[in-house]
Amino acid sequence: MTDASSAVTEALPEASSKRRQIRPKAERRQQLIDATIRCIAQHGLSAVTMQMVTREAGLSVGIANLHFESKDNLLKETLRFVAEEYHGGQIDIMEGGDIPDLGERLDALLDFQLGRGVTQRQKMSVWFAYYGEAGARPVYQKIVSTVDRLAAQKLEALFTDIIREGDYSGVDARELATGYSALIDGLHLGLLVTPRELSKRRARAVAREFLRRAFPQHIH
Amino acid sequence: MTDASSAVTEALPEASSKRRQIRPKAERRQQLIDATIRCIAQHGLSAVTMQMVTREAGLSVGIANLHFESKDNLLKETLRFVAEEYHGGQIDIMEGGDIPDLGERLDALLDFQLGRGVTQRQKMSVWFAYYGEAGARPVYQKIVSTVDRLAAQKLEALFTDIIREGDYSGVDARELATGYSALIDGLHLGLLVTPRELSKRRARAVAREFLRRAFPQHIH
DNA sequence: ACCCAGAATGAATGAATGTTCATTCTTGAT
DNA sequence: ATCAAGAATGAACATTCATTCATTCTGGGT
Repeated sequence: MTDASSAVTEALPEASSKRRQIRPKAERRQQLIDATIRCIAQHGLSAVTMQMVTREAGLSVGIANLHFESKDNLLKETLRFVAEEYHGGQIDIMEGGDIPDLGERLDALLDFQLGRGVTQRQKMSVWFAYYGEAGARPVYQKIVSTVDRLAAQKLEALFTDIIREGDYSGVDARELATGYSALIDGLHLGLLVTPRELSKRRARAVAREFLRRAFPQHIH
Repeated sequence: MTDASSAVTEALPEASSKRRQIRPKAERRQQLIDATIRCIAQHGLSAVTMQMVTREAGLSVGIANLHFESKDNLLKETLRFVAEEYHGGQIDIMEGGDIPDLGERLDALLDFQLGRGVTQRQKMSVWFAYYGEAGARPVYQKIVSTVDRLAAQKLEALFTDIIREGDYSGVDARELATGYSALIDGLHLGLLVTPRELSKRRARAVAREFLRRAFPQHIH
C-alpha cells in the first residue's frame, strides 16, 4: 500500500497531532503498558514486537528502551500491572469495609470476577497469555504467585467468617477457597477459548451455584 | 566442524549413531511432535525455534519443513495431537465399557485428569501455552473447541446417568458438567503456576469434594 | 529572549530465525 | 551388483526484530 494519505489533510485517527510532546516518566510508562496490553490481547504474546507496541502507543521505537530497559522488562512490568490490578480489585472487595453483609460481599466479588465487558476480556487474554509462559519462566511464576497468595488468604478469611456466621458444618474454608478460585480461573478460560459454548451469563450461574451449595443461607 | 568423529569410536551421547536413517513419514512426524512438546514444556511456546525442535529430535533442520510444511503447521499439529490425546483419554473413560459402576468411573476420570507424574506436567504446560495464544489465534480456538465440545457432551451424559441412578433432585447435569470441567482446568492452572501453594494431593481432594457435594451416594 | 537538561526520535546495526534447495545418502527392487 | 526414488542434510539466504545512539526538539528556569 503506497502512502496515498499524503493527499489527505491529516485525516489520520491519531489521538494527538504529530508534534513531539514531553511528558513525565510515569505517564509514558503507563501509556506503554496500556499499549502492550492491547497488543497482547489482539495479537498474542508471542507475536508482540516493540514496533507494534510503540506504534499502538503513538510513540517512537526508542522510547520503550528509554523507560523500560528492554522488551523483557516491559513484558514483566505489564504482567505485574495486570496482576496487581486484578487481585487488588478482588482484595478491596473481600476486605469490604463498604459492604458489611457477607452474602452481598460474595455477590460483589462474583460480579467483579465475571462481570464487565470488552475491557475485561482484554485483561483476561493477557492474563492467560502469561500463564501459558509461566511454566517455563520463573519470573512470571513469582509475580503471579506473590499476588495470588495474598488474594487466597483474603478469600479464606472471608469464607471463614461466612462459615462462622452461617454455622455451616463439615466445611473446610481453605479447601473451599482453593476450589472457588480454581473454578473462577477455569470459567475465565472457558470464556476465552470457547466463548461459543460458555456465555458469561452461564459462567455466572455456575459460580453462583457453587457458592449456593456451600453457603445456602447466604446466596439466594 | 570437520568429520573428526571418524577418529573416535562414536562416544557421542546421541541416542543413535550419526548414521543417517530413513524412516517412514508417520514415524518422523510423531518424532517431531514429541520433540516439540518437550521444547514447549521446557522453554515456552514463544521461545521455541525450528533449530531447537529438530536438535531435540536428533534430526536436521530441513526435515521439519519436509514433513510439516512450516513452523506454524508443526505447532498446529502438535496442539491437535495433545488435544486429541487428552480429551480422547477422558472420553474413553467416560464411555467406560470396562467400568460398569458409575461412581468408580468418576474416580477413574479424576485419576486420569489429576494423576500421573512428570509426563502429565509436560502436557499440561503445552496445553496452557496454547490456551494463552488462543485468544488471538482462531486456528487454535477451533481445534480446542472441537475436541472440547465432544468431551463436554460425554461428561454431561455421564452426569445425567448418575443423577438418574442416585435420584438426585435439583441438579442440572449440564451446569454441573460445566462447573466440573472449569474446576479441573483451574486446578491444572494452579498446579502449573503455583505448585508451591497447591499440591497434587490437595487438588485431588478439592475435585473430589466437588463431586461428593453433588453426588454424595456415589463418592465416599 | 535565551538556554540547556533531558525527553523523544528513527535510521542503522547486528543477531536470530524460518525457509529453501543443491547435494548426499539409504533402501528396496530388479 | 546396480539403480532409481525419495528421505535426509545443512549451508546459504532473506527477513524480522530488539537495541543503540547521534541528532532533534521541548519547556521550564533565568
